[in-house]
Amino acid sequence: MNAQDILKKYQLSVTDSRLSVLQIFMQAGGALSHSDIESRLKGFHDRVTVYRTLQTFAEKGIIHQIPTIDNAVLYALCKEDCTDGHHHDNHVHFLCTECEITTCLDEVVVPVVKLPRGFRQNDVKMIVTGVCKSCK
Amino acid sequence: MNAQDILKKYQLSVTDSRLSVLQIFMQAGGALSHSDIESRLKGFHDRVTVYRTLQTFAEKGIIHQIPTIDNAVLYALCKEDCTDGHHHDNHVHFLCTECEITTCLDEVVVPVVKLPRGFRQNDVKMIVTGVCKSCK
DNA sequence: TATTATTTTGCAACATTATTGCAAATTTAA
DNA sequence: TTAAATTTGCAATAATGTTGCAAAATAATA
Repeated sequence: MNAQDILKKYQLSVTDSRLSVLQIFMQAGGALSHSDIESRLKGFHDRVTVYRTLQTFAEKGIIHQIPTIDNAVLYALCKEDCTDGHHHDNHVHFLCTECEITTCLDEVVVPVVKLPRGFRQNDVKMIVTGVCKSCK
Repeated sequence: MNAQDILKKYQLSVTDSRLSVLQIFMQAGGALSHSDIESRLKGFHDRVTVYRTLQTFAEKGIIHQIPTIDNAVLYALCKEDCTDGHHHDNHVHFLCTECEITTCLDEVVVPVVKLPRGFRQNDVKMIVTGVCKSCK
């Protein structure tokens, strides 16, 4: 599915900046931060537009946020079966300390944990740090 | 162990601001962000001092950082057996969507995951979102 | 205890990151 | 093609984080 179709599927206006951001995600292997995207746009679009685009994409379920230990907010493309507000991104995220690239390990499912009495569980995120395949 | 003893144990000068920050952590049940601490200090110490104090504590292993989905950097007290650079914080973190408090579930150990071939694993973080005991 | 050496603090300045309102431009609907 | 709705970019502002440096506080020494 190309960028334009994805936008239409999620009922979003097809605009230059949205197409660019989406294509950047599709080309990038791993997860991207706001500044990653901004630098790849090479000043073509305003910072504010990027912020708003990312927010819109996240709301629609086109991208999902990845938790990080520092304060970088990372985003990555969701799989096709994500819908508004209901993401299926229960995969493990891997942060390589060598190349510093964060990737979604789609094939590794987050294991189930048993919480103490009284806790109701909603969503689980898991981030593994280490050295990736390409850097080992 | 009181705040002063902890500082001494980690060979840190005992200062006003360090004692205050440490006591704030000891009183707080959950994890705290920089701004949480700043507001609890009620302007008694400079912003910069808080940043440096948190950094020092993290380096020494008095506190550890918690990954978050937004860009808030959260810190929480480590258990007593943490040493410089070698933390034993392999427990699950719980973020309550009601009270927005993040707590360390010390009794819940992060489960082991099997990574694809070629990945070397170092450290695993796990954040569970849901409703906590007090808010249910 | 008094003095010196070391460390820490607070201020100022600055850099980065994020948010909001609003008019102009673009996209979609008619 | 035109009108309505949405999106964009600019400006202004807020929040967050960093660095250098002199003054103050703490620790080490005599």
